[in-house]
Amino acid sequence: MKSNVVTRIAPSPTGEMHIGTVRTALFNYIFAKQNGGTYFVRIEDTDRERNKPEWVEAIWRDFTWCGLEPDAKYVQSANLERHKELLKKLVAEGKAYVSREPKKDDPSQEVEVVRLKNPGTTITFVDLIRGEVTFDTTEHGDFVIARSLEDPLYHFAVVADDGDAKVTHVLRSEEHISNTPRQILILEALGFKRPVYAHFPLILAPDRAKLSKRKHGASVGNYQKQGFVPEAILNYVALLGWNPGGEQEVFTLSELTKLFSMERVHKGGAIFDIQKFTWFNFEHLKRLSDAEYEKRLREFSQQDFDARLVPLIKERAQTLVEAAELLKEYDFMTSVSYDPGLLLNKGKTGKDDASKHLQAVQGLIEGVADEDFTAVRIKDTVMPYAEQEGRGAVLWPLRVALSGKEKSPDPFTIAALVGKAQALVRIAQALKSF
RNA sequence: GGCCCCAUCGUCUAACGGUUAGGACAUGAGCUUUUCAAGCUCAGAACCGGGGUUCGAUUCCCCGUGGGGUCACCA
Repeated sequence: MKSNVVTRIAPSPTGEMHIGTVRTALFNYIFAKQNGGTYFVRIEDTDRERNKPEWVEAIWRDFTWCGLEPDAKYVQSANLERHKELLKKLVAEGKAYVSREPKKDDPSQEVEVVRLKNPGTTITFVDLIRGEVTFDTTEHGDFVIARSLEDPLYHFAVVADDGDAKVTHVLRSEEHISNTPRQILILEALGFKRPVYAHFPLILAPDRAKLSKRKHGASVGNYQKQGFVPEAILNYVALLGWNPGGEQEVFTLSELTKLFSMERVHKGGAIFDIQKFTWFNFEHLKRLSDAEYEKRLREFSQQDFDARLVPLIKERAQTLVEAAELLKEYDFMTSVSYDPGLLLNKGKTGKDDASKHLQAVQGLIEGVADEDFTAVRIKDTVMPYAEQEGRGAVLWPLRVALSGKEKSPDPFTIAALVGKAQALVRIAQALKSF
């Protein structure tokens, strides 16, 4: 059953989607879902000079990528005719007037602007997060609501659109709290029903200033490039200014949708911590199935790889960028080449010892049945010998023989991965290089 | 500057008058398949200040201080 709850997120297309926009969108999405209502996206493109059409497409894409697909979406400029109609109505009713005055940034020119007749009242509105908030609106005077009868400004367009769309809950970030009384003034002149407001605390940069796309790279696209997954973005931003109270921190979107409550939203701003964000990313990456992980890594890295590498990479890469780097590093699936010095742990292990241990291990591995050639089995077979002779002395040359690398997963895992025959080939090859 | 909002470890936060102020990230130490990670164990780390209210304040009230937002013919 559909309720009458309608929420919306209204980003402006002045660049890539801000990470704060994602959080606001998420809360709007969740709030609508919890109340059986609808949530839509409206792109605020009324400033024709600053907005670029290519960003509009990018924003739609980001919403989809994040998993916050709206019930409806449109651009504000599509409603221009309706805005003009409403503007004229206001003037006709004497609630606004056209004024000829010198242009602000160029006083030599005279322009026509539309001003709202401000009754100069004190406005008190209910904010779901802060309670009652009161402003004296006299300081705004008869403020400008349109550049001309043909060209409405932001506050007017927002109110007109929200009114027409029957938005019941305006959930947005705190920077708009001071704008709210002006919008209420316009709304009352227009005769629309007042929505309920809620202003979320800001997401801050480490220097406590508003987190910015330009200065801090805080855009969805940027984090996507850095190898973050949408699950982690949603989870992390949700916890910036809100938390469900328990000690669990890793949540899926559907869990967040179940748990979210406006009462638990904070009032103070929260600093965006890339390290904790990265940890969330790691947690969500680990929770992906191997198949899903493989799919995403292929898409992200644009390179082919052996799918058997997935479990190894999954347990160490915190981002897809790191995963792609490991992919390049883990090239031991098909063949290896040795640096004899590395085989001897750069001289720390004696040649005779290394050779002796490798031969011993060779024999042990030969003894493991083909059908039993698992990492656990190999480990059980080799470890007693390694314990006896010294783990490092035995395991280091073995690992290098199998991987060809200074850094790699443990030797048993690699042996199991490449198979018995190949493992033995590599050990023999290493033996010959002494 | 006016107006508005806010204030617990470095960071995100729990606590809704009585707790050794809890958790997570990060940091440090140790253990582990002498590598790289992961994992595990442990450690250090906070109630902005001052007044009230109260038997008792991190918690409620006031003031101060600090931080932030906003004051466009941008959104």
